[in-house]
Amino acid sequence: MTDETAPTTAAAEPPTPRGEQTRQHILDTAMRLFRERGYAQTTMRAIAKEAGVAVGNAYYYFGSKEHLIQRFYVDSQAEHRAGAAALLARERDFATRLRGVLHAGIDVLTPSHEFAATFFKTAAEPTSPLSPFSAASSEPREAAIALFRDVLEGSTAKVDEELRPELPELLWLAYMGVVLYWVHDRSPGQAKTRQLIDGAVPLIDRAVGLSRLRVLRPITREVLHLIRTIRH
Amino acid sequence: MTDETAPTTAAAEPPTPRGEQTRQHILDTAMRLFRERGYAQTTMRAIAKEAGVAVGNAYYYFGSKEHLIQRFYVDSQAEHRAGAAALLARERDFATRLRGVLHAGIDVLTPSHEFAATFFKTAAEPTSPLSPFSAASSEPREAAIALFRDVLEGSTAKVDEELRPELPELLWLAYMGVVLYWVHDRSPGQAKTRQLIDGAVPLIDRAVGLSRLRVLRPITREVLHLIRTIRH
DNA sequence: ACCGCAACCTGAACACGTTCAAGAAAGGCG
DNA sequence: CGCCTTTCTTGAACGTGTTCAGGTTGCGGT
Repeated sequence: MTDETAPTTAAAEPPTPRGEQTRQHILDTAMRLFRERGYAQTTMRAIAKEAGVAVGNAYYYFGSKEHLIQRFYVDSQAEHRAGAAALLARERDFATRLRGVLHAGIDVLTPSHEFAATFFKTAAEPTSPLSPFSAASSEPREAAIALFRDVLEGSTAKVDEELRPELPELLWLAYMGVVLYWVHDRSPGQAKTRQLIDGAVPLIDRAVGLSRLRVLRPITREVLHLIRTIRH
Repeated sequence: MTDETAPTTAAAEPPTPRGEQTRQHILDTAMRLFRERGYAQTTMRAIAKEAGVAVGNAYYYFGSKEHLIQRFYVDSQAEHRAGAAALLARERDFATRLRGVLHAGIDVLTPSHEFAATFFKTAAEPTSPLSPFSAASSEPREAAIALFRDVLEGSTAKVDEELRPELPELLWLAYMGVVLYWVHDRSPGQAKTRQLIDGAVPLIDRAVGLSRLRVLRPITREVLHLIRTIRH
């Protein structure tokens, strides 16, 4: 992790790809241009020229222009976690933690609103490797879900024991909904998205609390059964 | 509606555009090719050639390739309504009506699953006129919401009076969620989507019924307030 | 030192969506 | 009928993402 000169001990290690430096350089250049000019306005020729390589070389490392933004997921996810860390270390109340994490996510995304909006359309395509539901992006997705697991497990919330293991994924799904709204949100500073978060969190909090009530148990079970059924 | 030769009486009528026939011919050709070969595989040159016009002529009538699929919305919406008509005339139970309408919607979409999946990505882009939330497609959206208003008003369901006027839009939103799931659904015959409908409808039905309970009134109010806030 | 092979790199060429300057057809008006 | 304006039509040309036949480079084996 600290240096790559030593082959260490493992045998199945990727055999030190020669062009890793080139790969990273192209990626960095692309991300910079995307942020500077926007995704659609950045041509592959411009990326190649700016990075000092041939166009074809970019395609040697990345199957398509879309693949150049997968890094966006990873970076955003890491920033999200970092941005929420202080709050998660401090607060114990479930609603407060959830609210903070949702706001932190939008905080991270905000500088890239235009950029993000443009490429979210490609993410929505089922066949795209960029879809948050696709197998190709399962790693950042799992990381994102883990963040919401942290929200729950570090809190004092009392949750139905059957619901508890499923809840992080549900919270992540809710977050995806917030992001979807945010992408379409044209209000100044995406203020409406902030209102959505502030309004939805207490409702989620209450619903989670109610899940333990004996009278609502059948409904909880029904919801859980539905979730398990439709999950691929 | 039956003939277009007579100028009838109205004055503000669109002054009989000359190329309406050409426009329709291009549209029909495009839709046919989309269904035959898929959206991405159908080139504008192929559409123009097949329709017997120059490629530039297609752009005279339609601003872009995407605009050629707006018809898909309208047609699907009409088919959906027609497909649900018999059930809506027969049944009075809210859950039965809702379930039938949701299934009818998927029935209509099913033959175009691959095609629909391909173009839903463009619909997801906020700036696209094809977005179901955009102003450009407000007409088919309103028609779709009206269908769910019919579901509610023709039923014997007892609903909180404050919730009632908002419910059709919420049901449409739920339908959009079902469609989103359906687009990503790779199970044989999209069977999972059918399970989602069958599982979600009873839950919606119960939630709607509970909205009238005095103890839940504050929550109902809160939900309604949130909806009104975040609606553009 | 040399060979062979895989990894890496090149840029012209291709197919596509889209634009545009130019023209043809149709309608109104004297 | 002749003229003008609006509507419609054309196809070459542009910029884009992507491909590919062919080069170059580095490295292990002899």
